[in-house]
Amino acid sequence: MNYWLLKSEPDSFSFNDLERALNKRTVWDGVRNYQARNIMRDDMQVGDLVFFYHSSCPIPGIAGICRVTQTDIIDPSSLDPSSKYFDPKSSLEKPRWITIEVEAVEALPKIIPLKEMHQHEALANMVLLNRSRLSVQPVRADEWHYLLNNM
DNA sequence: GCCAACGTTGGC
DNA sequence: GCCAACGTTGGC
Repeated sequence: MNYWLLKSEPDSFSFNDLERALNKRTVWDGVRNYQARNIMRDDMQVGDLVFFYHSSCPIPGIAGICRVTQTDIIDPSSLDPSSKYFDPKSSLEKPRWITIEVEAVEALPKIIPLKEMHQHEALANMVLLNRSRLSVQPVRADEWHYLLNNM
């Protein structure tokens, strides 16, 4: 089993929104970055655990934990002409944007702020702290457990 | 609102 | 295939 981190702007979709969604699940649509897509398409598996990260907000940080419940989903927004994520180069026959579904597992007792993560040497190699713009990214097992047990 | 980092586009 | 121009992300 592997660990990941997904970013979302809480103004558009927060961890709390996921907990209130039908079955506490959502299709992770709207990602339009090839590296992020490749991770979802090629590397993420049902059962993998995922940190839900809040970006572009007053306290950027990890808000909760979710789980991958489905893979190999054609991003519905890419085929929807009325969506701002519509991609005319994508089609049902040759889909370009493949994504996953996640379900909320639990909120963290307290958000782990990015600011605090910067202060821990054990997290210094996290993708989040080094490749700040990637919105779907791997988390190492030692980093995952450190975050849950030491912060 | 600024701006650094970095991904994408398109002319050549 | 290079690279300048441009657009987006996201912390501050």
